[in-house]
This record gives sequence, C-alpha cells and structure tokens, in this order.
Amino acid sequence: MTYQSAHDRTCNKVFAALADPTRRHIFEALRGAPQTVGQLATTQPVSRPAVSQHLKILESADLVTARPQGTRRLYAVKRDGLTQLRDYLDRFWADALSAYGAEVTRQMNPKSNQH
Amino acid sequence: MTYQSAHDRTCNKVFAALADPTRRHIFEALRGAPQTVGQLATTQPVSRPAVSQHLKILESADLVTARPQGTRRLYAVKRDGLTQLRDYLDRFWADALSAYGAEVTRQMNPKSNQH
DNA sequence: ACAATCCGTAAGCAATCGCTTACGGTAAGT
DNA sequence: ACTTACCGTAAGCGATTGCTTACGGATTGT
Repeated sequence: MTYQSAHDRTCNKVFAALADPTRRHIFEALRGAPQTVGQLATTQPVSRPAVSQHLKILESADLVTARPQGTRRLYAVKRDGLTQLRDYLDRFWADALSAYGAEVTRQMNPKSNQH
Repeated sequence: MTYQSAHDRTCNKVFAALADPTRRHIFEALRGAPQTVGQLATTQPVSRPAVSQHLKILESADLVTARPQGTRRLYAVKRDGLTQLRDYLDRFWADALSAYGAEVTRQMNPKSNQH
C-alpha cells in the first residue's frame, strides 16, 4: 500500500545524493561548521565547480541550505533530508516487524503454503 | 579524523544500493516476506536477470541474504545493512550537535573569525 | 537418460553521472 | 570606473550504470 508516495520521491533524492562518496564527504565536512564553496573546495580533491554541482544536488535533497553572504555563499546542513531518511528507516522496521508477526501466524496456521 | 574508515566503505555500499528506485522496490517487496527471484520478477517492471543483478548488489551491501532451496533461491531481508545506515545517522547527529556546541563557544569567545 | 524449471552470468547498448575547462554575473575594495 | 574575489552554469568528455537478450549450470520430476 505504501507505494510511490510523496515521501518516496523525496527520500529517493536523499539516497541518491548521499550515494556518491565525494558528495557525502562534502556533506560531512559541513557537519562541523558552515562553510563557503571555496573553503570546501580546498578540502575536497575535486575542483570548485564540482563542489558547486554537488552542493546543488545536496540542496535539492533538503540536506543543506545556502545563505548568501556578500559575494560568498555560506552552506550549512539542514535537518529535513536526514529526518526523512530516519523516518524511512523507522517505517521499514515497523512494517518488517508486523510482517514478521503475520508470517509467524501464517506458518502456525498452514493453509496454502505448498508449491 | 573520521575519514575513510571501514564503516565508510560498507555504508557507501548501502547508500549506493538503496539509491536506485527499482532496487529499493525489490528491497521493500522483500520486507513483507521472503521471496524467490521469479516471484519478485513478476512484481517488478523489469526482467528476471535484472532482478538477479539487483539482488546481487543488495546482498553485497548486507541488505538481503540468499538461501538456496532446491533449484530456487529464497531471498530475505538482512538486518546488518540497515543497522549500519542507522549507526551512520546517529553518529552524524552526535557529531553535528557537539560541533554546534563548539561553534557556540567559539562565537562567544571571538578570536579570529574575521575574513 | 531426458526434459523442464529456476537461476546466475556474459555481452552489448543507451542513458546517466561526475569531472574538467571556459565563461558570465554579482558584490566588495581601490 | 576598474579591478579583484567568489560563485553558478554551460559544454563536452570518459566512465559508470541499468537494462535487455542469450547462454550455461544445477536441481527436480518423469
């Protein structure tokens, strides 16, 4: 029943954003303190435009926010993306546990589980 | 400091595995009850070999396990992958919170935060 | 022994991804 | 007004991905 919901699409963006190692490194570098693009670029082993593109994807996944500050843009972590991920995990555990209970009762009351 | 650890590589596999929508659908279909490859293929909109390839990736990420049963292979969800993901989230939150505290004390004791 | 199922893997192909360099636009300093 | 610094975006390119069809191995049933 929980299939192709609105949560699914946004959660997909979070997974896809965090799947790339470089992008996760940028995200984790932002975890310490907000940083500008240039500062991040000096840390990461890729060029500055690459960092910009990664930040764009992280922003569209609600994982970071950008705050213009003069000619620079200060990026910081945003809660929404990770909370969506956490909700997905919780729902998965809950559904799996209830399904496990149903499976147990199904095996205790065998009706049509032969092939 | 927490950079390129053993957790990082395995967690990377989990993120990459769950990034693909088709793969996540297969994983969620397995959440209800263990299923064979053929059963999964009838549900998913892709061919059976595609399901096999996806299951291989999910297995290498410790998200599912395969149990040979005659000529069929019964796949089921495995806890390890998702627990790694949960640990990653918890560590991230903890580190972000401690970093936030350090940032607050840094702003209350200004030393060299001018540009 | 033979046929039938079920499944994993190889080969190949279109699409997407991540990176680079090159460019333009905006804000601050002189 | 003129640099200078900082940043996003476009274009283009190798590399990777996800899918298909085709094939071969393993197990079960007759």
